[in-house]
Amino acid sequence: MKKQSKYQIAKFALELPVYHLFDYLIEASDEEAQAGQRYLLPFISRFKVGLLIEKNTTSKIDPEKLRFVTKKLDQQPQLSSHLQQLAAWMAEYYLQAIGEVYFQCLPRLLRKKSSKLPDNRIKIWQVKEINQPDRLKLRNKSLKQHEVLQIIEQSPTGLSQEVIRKIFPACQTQIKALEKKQLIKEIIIDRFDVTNVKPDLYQLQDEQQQVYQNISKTDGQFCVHILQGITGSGKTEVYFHLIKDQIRQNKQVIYLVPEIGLTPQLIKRTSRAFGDLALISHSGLSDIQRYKAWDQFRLGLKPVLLGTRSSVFSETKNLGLIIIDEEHDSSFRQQDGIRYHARDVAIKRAQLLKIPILLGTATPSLESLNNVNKLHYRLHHLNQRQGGGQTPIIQILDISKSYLQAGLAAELIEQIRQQLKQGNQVLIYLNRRGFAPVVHCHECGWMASCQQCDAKMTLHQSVNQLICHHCGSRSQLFARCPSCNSGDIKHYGIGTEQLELSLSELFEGVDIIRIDRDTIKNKNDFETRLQQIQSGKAAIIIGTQMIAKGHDYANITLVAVLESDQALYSGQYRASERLAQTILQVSGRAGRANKVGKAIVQTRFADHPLMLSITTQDYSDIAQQILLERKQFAFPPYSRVVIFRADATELEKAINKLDEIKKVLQQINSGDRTNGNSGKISILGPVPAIMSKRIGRYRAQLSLISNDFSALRSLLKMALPEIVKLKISKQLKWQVDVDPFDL
DNA sequence: AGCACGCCGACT
DNA sequence: GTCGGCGTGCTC
Repeated sequence: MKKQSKYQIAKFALELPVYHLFDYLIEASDEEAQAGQRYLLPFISRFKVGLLIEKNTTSKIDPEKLRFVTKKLDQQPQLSSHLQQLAAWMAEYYLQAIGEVYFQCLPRLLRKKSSKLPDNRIKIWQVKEINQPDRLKLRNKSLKQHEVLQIIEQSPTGLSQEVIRKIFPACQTQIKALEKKQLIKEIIIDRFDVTNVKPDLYQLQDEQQQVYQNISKTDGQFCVHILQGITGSGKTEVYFHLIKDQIRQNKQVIYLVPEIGLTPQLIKRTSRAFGDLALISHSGLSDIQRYKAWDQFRLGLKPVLLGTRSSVFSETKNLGLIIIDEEHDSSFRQQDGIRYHARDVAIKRAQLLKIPILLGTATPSLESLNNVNKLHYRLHHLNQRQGGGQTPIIQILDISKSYLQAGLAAELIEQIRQQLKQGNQVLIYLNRRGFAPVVHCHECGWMASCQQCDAKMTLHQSVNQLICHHCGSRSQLFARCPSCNSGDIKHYGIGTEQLELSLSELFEGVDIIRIDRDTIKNKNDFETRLQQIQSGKAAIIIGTQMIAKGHDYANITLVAVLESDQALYSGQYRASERLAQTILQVSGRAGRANKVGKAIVQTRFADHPLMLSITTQDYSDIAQQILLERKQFAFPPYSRVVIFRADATELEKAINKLDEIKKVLQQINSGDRTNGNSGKISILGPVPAIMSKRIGRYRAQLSLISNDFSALRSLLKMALPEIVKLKISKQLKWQVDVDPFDL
């Protein structure tokens, strides 16, 4: 029997939603086996790719029952040891299925079992050495070979076959012959050419220079820097100078931006500064293109990688710095599949590699500011606008007693009129698309609500439909009430669609540009609109959160923020942080370049503390105030939260499942008095989630809150294996969410 | 996740 | 009597 031959036991990660590794046998003679290599493994009645995690180990399973690996897929590890460490940390920290976490770190092409991998190494030919007699002999006997040799000789560093082919199309035979004569040799380029790095950068101003120097000081050591710079203060330029320094030292930089931040503008700017030294990982890449970029970065052929969330897992040769722009942005948090926060993963990675990491934003997250308060992170400020522009004035406009026309107070309308008269642009931020958010019957009180969600349907008049913004379901709007047949159907509230219509009547002849998911179907649409705005013609721009970030609009002098009140009393613990961030981000769009800007925030609660403090423009003050509130209520970051979520076709099923989980947790929590855990961890719920019914499924949650994170972790570490063992039906889904975004 | 297995309804 | 529906459970 084959198992009597010499073997060793090895542990493999498989891309499966299970919390353990799988044990297989590999030949003892496979000396080359290394953690990080992929193997093809027999799995039930098929084959799967497995990643070798540990060799020469033992198994709890009877060796007779273990199977031999089928074959090795890689000669070299595909996952470096430090990324293996990072994945192991992630699986444990975020309580996610270990195999899925490991495979998340690999490009899609490497997750599948078949596919030949393109060779990305850059090979160049160099002349070895040649003496005069040989040269004469070559010129006389093989003129073409001599010609090719001369081409190669002209380059100081050597040339790749593709480049030679451009000068001498059919060069392959000559190259072969020259190689045979040992006149030329092929070498593999394993690093970018620093001599060619001449980034086209602007000179830093005093304040930027100071920040840049302070950050540079921590080169080569782990340090988290927060760069709090107001809109237009030139954060990107500071990033670029830091990147340039890394390149000069032959080091690499990962530069992460939020999904919405990876705009053609930023790509152009990065390419202009670093040319083809920068790899850009955008969503349009195919699996093969993505693999190529990944491989080039791993080989160290390019020093800069600009990408979104998932680029945090890029393999590197010599990483020197990680930059995260718009650090507070929620798109760094992956919500589906593996749950993680790219910012926190990046910080962990920087720590493992002992390199600095820079988090830049105008409005740092409260988690980060709390870490500054605790002296874990270093805070740097940029308070001056580049190009002399002034920070916009923020005015709180009390509308509690005002009559609104098209959702705007008379005073706001007047201000818009004035700006338009002066040839300026006005931006109106309204984070609600559609025509009206509420449709109801005046006669019987019927409301248009979604069949599949706990939500009201939004009226979209252009298509004469009611649309649910949560599940996308649509229904026709009838003239008569479906409940009482009355014709007295009314709509309430204002969305961007209605705002556009009303403003076009109010400001006849003025161009109105609406930017929301209904008017922007793709990136191209977005670009066209942005160019339209940048043309500078007087106009009104209406937009949802799509317009809040990272674009330069030179001619906007007035920004109006509508309908921000829901956030003040929403009960969501993060709402005020987000509102403050949004108002400052949006108002930052005003008055760039050489024009003074103003932002007007309409509110019915003008004396709310947040509204009062927002006029001071000082985000730090506002943030410290919100932090104080969080401290009083023991909300994160002053406590840590882990949420178990379940969803099923019936609410009861989801609740029952969470109850079972709760029992396990309680049992372990009360039994574990040795660690003194008992009582330190509150287990709340299970309760139906906010908007419990969504897309036809009912969601519930069970929250664990503690100010002792290590106690929380040890509880979960003990409980999770038991929870996994609980029987579940296929119709029920559950997940764990560590550091959830919303409670 | 995917696939096999198993236990009940409508078909040659 | 069987074909196949999908609900359940396991994978080294």
